[in-house]
Amino acid sequence: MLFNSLIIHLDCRMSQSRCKIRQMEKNKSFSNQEIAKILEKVAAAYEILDKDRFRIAAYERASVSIQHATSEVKDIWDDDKLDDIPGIGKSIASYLDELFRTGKVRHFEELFKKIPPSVFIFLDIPGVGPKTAYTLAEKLNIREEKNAIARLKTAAQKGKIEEIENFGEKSELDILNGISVLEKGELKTKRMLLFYADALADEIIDYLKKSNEVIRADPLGSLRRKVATVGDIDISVCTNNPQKAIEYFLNYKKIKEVISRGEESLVRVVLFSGQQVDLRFSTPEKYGSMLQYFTGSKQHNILLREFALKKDLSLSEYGIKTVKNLKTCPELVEGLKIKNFKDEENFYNFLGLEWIPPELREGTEEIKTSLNGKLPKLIELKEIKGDLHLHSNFNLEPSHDLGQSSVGEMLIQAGSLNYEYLGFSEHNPSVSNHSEREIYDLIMRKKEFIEQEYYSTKNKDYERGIKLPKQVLNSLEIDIKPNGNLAVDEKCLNILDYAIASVHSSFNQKREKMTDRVLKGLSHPKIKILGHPTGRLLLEREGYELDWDKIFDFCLKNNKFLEINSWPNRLDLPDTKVKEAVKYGVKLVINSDSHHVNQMAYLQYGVSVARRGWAEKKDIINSLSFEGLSDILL
DNA sequence: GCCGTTTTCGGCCCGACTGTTTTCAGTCG
Ligand SMILES: Nc1nc2c(ncn2[C@H]2C[C@H](O)[C@@H](COP(=O)(O)OP(=O)(O)OP(=O)(O)O)O2)c(=O)[nH]1
Ligand SMILES: [Mg+2]
Ligand SMILES: [Mg+2]
Ligand SMILES: [Zn+2]
Repeated sequence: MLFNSLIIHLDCRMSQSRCKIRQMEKNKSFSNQEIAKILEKVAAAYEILDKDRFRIAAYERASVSIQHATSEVKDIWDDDKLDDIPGIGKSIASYLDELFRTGKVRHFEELFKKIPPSVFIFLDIPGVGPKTAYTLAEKLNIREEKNAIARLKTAAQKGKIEEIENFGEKSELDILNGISVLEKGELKTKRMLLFYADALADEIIDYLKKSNEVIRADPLGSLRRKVATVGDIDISVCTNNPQKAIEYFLNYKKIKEVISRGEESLVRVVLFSGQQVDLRFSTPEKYGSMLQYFTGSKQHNILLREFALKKDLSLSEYGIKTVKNLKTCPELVEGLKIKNFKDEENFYNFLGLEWIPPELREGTEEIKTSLNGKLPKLIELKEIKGDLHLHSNFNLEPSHDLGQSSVGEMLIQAGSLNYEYLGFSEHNPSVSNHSEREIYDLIMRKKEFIEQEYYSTKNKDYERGIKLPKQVLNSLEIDIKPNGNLAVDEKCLNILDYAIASVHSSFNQKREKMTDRVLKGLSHPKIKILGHPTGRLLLEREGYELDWDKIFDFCLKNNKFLEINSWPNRLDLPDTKVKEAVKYGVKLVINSDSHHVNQMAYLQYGVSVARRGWAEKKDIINSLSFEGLSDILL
């Protein structure tokens, strides 16, 4: 039920904003995704040419690193800080410099001349890597990009592929299947919202737990790290009888196709709904190392394994062993070939590290920080004392969407969440349809309505036993107009306890203009919070550009707070920006932006974003008691 | 090609599975 209400809501939001996408794509020379793609192509080309595997890995790492970069690489280049990006050194930095200055990299162009363009198209087919792609292009003489996939498909249908050396009937079929997956857009690269993936994983885990063979089953990979979007569903299964557990899982009715199946370790399937599911099986005595491995991230694992190697230890999902029979670790040399770990904490401790929360395992500086015993004590959901961004169904006649639940319903829900305070911040009345006087009246009526509702809800007999929040705040989410003006006037602002300002239009303004607009919008003393600060919609559109140094600086000096909006397709401020804000000392507020009581619990996703941004209790203002909060908010 | 509170040279994670192979390369996680 939770699920449906959100999906319906997402749908209606998406249709509203779809027309904006095209406008947003313009005016950038090279996006991070485009640069990442180029580096990926370089890695593939080197692989085909049998170059040094470490150089290939370096390009792959650089590519991933840019995909995850906190800012536009172009801006980082402008600031002369390319070297700060992990995995980017002197050499790649100079190539990127050339790219931004001239629009191309001669060295790469030369390299690509050696590879038929069709190869890079074939790489999109699952199961087809650089070597296979190159062989196909050469042997079938399909070199052009144009119609490459269609021509490959025809060749396969004619049985031309199995004639190639080292190919056969099965690999030909695999390629045809791969093409069909590609055509249907069911690729792993097509990611899903964390919220959606959670629900999917829960269903599978419920099914698994019904088996007597299954002791535990856990969502891992990006799901456990709480990444905003998730590529596939990774689940580990703890069992004493892997064979039986595998058999049991294969009876799950939503499986469309088994891609890979091992004896007792792994099953990989595709569901009818198109998502890939990876299961790893492990026994209780070594389940800890499986949790560690399968949680990732890949880069975290690599760095952790390199860290261990310096101590002559080798890590895997099976445990820890010595590289040589060295005396560095007596425990391992004495008869034991590999040391088992029931839980993860001991696995990290054995390496001399504090246990690292999954949200931090992105291969940045978490290992070093853990080694120094300096890991942050991350904010937790139970520390959240209130929600400051809710849309009730009180009709303020806005031009954006109305909430679906009443003030009373939301108050009761807030009580059951143990909140101390709640802030109602509906969209402002539409400017085009109302006079200033009408806008004022509407806002005034809402203020009175909230107060009445609060007391009447409190007094209702059937609500006895439910503890309502102690404080209800009257707020608004106010549009920042393209010129930076607010959509309500001074008089209205003065009725409010505090207000949120958000950008809901003209997303394609240039960085400087947008920054000025936002700062102007924030400048009124009643405006305390910048709502969904980047305006991104996950899987749909990038956010607008802002000069973050200016924004952070302004917030710090003027007592303004950046929202972490928990709405599942926003998660905005994004985790990487949260990390920067925290470092800067800017305080944040985690809000649900609920339009329905069922959505109030989604605030947990905002908490996950905060945690991924290394935020502690002190960084989050709605972890304060009301007294503390009122000092800075009211 | 990247990287460095014991290194600016000499290291670089480790394993499952598949198909086509008589012993393993390629792809993926
Ligand atoms: N050691 C090691 N572990 C890996 C590697 N690739 C993947 N893993 C581990 C860590 C990953 O988090 C986990 C699951 O792999 P996935 O490809 O599903 O990645 P992840 O779930 O992190 O991201 P995703 O949202 O699926 O794209 O497996 C690798 O190359 N080496
Ligand atoms: Mg995954
Ligand atoms: Mg996976
Ligand atoms: Zn909004």
